[in-house]
Amino acid sequence: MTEKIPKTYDHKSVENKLYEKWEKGGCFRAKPNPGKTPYCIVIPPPNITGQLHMGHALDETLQDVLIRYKRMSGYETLWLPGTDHASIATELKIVEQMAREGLTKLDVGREEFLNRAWEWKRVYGGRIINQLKKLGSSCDWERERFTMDKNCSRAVNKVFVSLYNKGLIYKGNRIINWCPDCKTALSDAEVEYEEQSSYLWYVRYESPDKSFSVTVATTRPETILGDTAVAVNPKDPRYQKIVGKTVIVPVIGREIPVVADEYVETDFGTGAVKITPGHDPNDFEVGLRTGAPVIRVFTDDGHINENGGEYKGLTRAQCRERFVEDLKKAGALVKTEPYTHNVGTCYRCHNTVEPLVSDQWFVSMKPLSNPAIEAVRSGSIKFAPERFAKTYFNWMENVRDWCISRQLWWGHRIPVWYCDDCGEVIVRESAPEVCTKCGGAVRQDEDVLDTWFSSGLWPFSTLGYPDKTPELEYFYPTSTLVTGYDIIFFWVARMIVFGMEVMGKKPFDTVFVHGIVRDAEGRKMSKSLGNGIDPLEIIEQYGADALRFSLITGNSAGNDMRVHREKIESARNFCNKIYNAARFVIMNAGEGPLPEIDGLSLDIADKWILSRANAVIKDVTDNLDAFELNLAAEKVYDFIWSEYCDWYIEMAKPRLSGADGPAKQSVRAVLVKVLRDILKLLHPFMPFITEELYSMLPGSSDTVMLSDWPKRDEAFSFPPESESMQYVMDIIRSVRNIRAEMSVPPAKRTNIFLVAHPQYRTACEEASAYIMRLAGADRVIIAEDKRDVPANSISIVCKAAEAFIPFDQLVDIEKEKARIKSEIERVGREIARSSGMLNNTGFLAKAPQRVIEEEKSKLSAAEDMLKKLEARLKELN
RNA sequence: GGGGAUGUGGCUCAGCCGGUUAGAGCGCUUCGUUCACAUCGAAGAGGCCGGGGGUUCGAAUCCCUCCAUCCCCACCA
Repeated sequence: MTEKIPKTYDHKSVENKLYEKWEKGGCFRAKPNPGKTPYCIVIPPPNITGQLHMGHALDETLQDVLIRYKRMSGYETLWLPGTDHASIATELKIVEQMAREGLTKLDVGREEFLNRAWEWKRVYGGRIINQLKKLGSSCDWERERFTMDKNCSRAVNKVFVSLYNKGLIYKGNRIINWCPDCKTALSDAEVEYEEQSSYLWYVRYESPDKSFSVTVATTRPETILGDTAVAVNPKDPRYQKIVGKTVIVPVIGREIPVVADEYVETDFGTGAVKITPGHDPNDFEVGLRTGAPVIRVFTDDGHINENGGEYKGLTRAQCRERFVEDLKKAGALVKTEPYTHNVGTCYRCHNTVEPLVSDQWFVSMKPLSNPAIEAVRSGSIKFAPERFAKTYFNWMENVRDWCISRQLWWGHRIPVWYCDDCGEVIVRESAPEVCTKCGGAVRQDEDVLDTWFSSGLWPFSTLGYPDKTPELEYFYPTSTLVTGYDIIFFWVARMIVFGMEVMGKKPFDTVFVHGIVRDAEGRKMSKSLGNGIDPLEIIEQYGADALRFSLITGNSAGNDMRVHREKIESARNFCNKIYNAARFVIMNAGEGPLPEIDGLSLDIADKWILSRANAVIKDVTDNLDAFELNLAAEKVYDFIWSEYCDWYIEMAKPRLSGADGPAKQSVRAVLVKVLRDILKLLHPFMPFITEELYSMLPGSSDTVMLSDWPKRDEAFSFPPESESMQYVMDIIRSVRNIRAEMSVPPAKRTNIFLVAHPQYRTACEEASAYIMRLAGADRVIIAEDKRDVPANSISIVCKAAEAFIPFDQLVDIEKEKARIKSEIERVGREIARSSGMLNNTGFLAKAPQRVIEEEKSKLSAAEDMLKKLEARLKELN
């Protein structure tokens, strides 16, 4: 039977088999179980492209590690997946699709448009969920819900109305960021600035009687069309005498006042600024203070409107070009300088946004931010790593009002109705039949809400709010939010704000923040660069476990990470290593049940590996609790490869190939027990391979997913034996080292004489078979005394024993002398270092006792070694 | 202008609220395949832990400073 197990791990067949098994077994389902502690994780949504990308794979992997770990640790787990934060992108996508069919939004109408969008989301949402399953996500996707489902809509309306009634939501003409391509307002957070090189144009404004002029600098000459003032600093001596007078806007001919405002800096440009309240946030503020009126000159799609006179209908760029020409002709252009400055762009379509005055809905953030700040400040909500709390404070303390209305169709419609007859504005949770004041017809606000408004309610809207559901009661506040640092402002901050305001409680305990996935050169992965690595291709080629493992290891939380094939390959190799280790154990486990370990006579190697397993269990658990996923994964990796495989399996072989009996039974039992613990520890990181191997182990339950997380067990902790064994391993390493240095052929077996330190004598005796096997000896003789060792021997001084290999079995005396001399030097340096510390009165007085003891024992060991080495050298001479 | 991060062997990164001889993977050198695994094993080379200063018995780790690189926020027309 067992011989049929192939030598190389085949991830594909295992992955295909397992996801089905888990789903059928109900392993993902959240089962109401009041005895357990709830653990609820809030996760970012499937992305809108319908294609799993690396960043998303990272998100999902981290979440899944936590969920699997918590589930095994006895928590009742729940995911809250599946909103769509990308309403602008979704809308753009649908518009694009329709354009290919020769249709526009207006052709199909709102209802048809939304139907198409839903269909699109259903298809792409389903596609990405299937991709996540391939990655090993254990999310219960049946709970999947989207922003616009019925329940979440109720929550959104309720929150909107409640904030409105408190005066925290208002409508007004404010300057907002407008994307002429998406044709919608954007919040400040949705604007990305990028540096562009352009020019600074210096333009002269003459007074009506030409008695004086003032020159201003501008980066946007086309906005001169909307100028309604020129501002100077009130303290600027150059301009004091013209404040209150008027100047003529060149080319246009409009007469505008010269006003004084503190906003103007005297040492930049000419110290005079043109004021365009309709198209600049700062100018808008100046306008409010000085009474300069708003003139809007752009249409919603970025063309010049009727206020632009003869320029009407031009695009912004065309207008700029023509207007500059006209300024030149009019002799108003003083000079032009090259200039680089930051230009705001739409975070979705990356076109230049236009600041303009528009009638929009806003959330007043200041009053809401205080509880949100306090929740983090007090430690009630924790960021991991902590430093992201600073980023959060920095933003939250300087937060400005949030523009929440979007001129899109895909999204949650604002719950406000207007009566055209009497002008009444009705804000309520459900649609009124007629105007509540005059009984006239009502129409709903055309706009939808910023998707982050509804996403911000996610932790409670998905749990049933506004109803007081048992789920809400049980799971809120949720436990952990996992997300990238790039959406702290968009989403995390808003969830905290709404959680505190609406529920009066934080939305989650911990925000676990990760970095961005980059390519091998450290560049952001992007479609335009073509440097993206496709997770699905990686899964296909190397396996989901390898991908997951390489996303978790090799970097620490919150830092950006690079993925490259070599790294994934090494994770794949690790899979193969575990697979083969398990294959070996299974092939050697024999038939029938294995005995309980308690009743067995364990030898020193068994005790060592059991003790080490105990230590690793504790470390890994601690690391996971502290969100140190990389450390946890790396510790399991090291333990499996460098201890379990490289040493313990090797040490197990003699007993396994020996006769049946207690020794064979106990080594089998220990091999299986430790492997079982290993597979459990590794399961959150590598779900597929661990599940497959776990189910093949004798005595395993059906699924590792629902098995109990290993616990440190004092009954299997043997500190003295474990320590001794490690010193024995040092002897083996040293002997191998000497053999390599002396170029002893591997096939050449030697005798090894050991003169053991009394403390480790028993250990050496017990482990002599291992030394023999692993150090290339045909005999290991434990000698009472040096005198029992053949005179012509090479000597290797270790802590537990001095090992001797007879010369005739080796080579060169001179080489040996040189080696001993260099050893003496090395040990001498160690003694100098150690005794230096111990002669330091400060050290003795202030260092902890434990450290001093350790140092003393190190020193005596080193001195002991030195004596032996010197004696040895003398013998050789 | 404000905030944050990073700098450790050839490469990618761990370690960092002080305490063995600074670790890993990849790469490199030498040797080794009937006996779990060549997607492997054994041995090895390779590091003034960015520079300088300070605190301390003791600093890759804490503080200051400088240099270099990167990110976020704000934004002067």
